[in-house]
Amino acid sequence: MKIGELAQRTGLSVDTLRYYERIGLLPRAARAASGHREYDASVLAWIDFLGRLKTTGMPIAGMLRYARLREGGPATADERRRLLETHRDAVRAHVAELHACLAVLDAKIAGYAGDAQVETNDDHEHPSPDALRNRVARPLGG
Amino acid sequence: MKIGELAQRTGLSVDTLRYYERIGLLPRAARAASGHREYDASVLAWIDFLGRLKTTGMPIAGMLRYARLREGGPATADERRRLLETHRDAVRAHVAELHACLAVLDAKIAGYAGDAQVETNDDHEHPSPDALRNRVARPLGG
DNA sequence: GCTTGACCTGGAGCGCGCTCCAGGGTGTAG
DNA sequence: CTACACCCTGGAGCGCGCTCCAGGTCAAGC
Repeated sequence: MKIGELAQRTGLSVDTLRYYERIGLLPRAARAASGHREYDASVLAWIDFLGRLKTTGMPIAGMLRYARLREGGPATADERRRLLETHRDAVRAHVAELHACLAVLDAKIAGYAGDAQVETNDDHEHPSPDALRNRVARPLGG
Repeated sequence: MKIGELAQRTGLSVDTLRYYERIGLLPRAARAASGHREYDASVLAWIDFLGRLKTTGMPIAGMLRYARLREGGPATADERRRLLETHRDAVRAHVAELHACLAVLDAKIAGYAGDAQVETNDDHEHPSPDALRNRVARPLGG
């Protein structure tokens, strides 16, 4: 399949696919005589997996590490597993955080629900500084 | 409290706090005679809430909309509620996606677990194009 | 043969969310 | 009176992850 079709199938743009290849996230594609990239269906599974990593917040540098290991063959299996385990743990932690945030959102929304306007929804609670410091601003480690 | 202390308490940098004020995420802080910002403890709750929105993937533009509504007083309560509900739904959807991704990660890791190297871990499954297109690459709507 | 659209390369540009810097004032401990 | 940590402003710079562009080649239909 050509790059346009691959773009359609994956939802990524043609530019993004070429970019991914340039930086090494995708293996160098085979070329037709014309010079056009010709993709094998197997790349779909790989792009699917990359999408999972991306959705779960792994930065490109992390995916790149995984991609390089993968190209290193079976010898790198252990390191790949460790990488994925670390990432999985980070994702789990993030999901837990999201649940906490959802609870806050639900509470806030509930506060707006009553016919009477509740003062507490104008944000005058005082969270513990520690709790705050432990939560604000910090992405997942790839 | 001064900006340095606020930074410590919130985990945000002094620069970020000033930046947030500049763009309107934080209300203009009161100033001491010296010109130094002087914060009231109530700002902690607001920053805490902003942190929740950020953690849940709301872009700054979205927080800004909420912040402006908040400054618009009780009249904007309805719109604020709707904004939060929309966001909450997006977050829930994202959490669901993360669960699906976690399942994939777990499966992959399990594949590495056996003493024998399993071929399927070299990514040669073929996901349905539709499933792929519906998942790859797309942040939360603020 | 001509048109149209998909493809190629290399490199510049962009939006986001900060982060850093220069150049300067403040405040307090020794 | 000095040293040093902290604060101020305006504006430039940065890392990420694309996205777009110029200038050109290739392929399929009329």
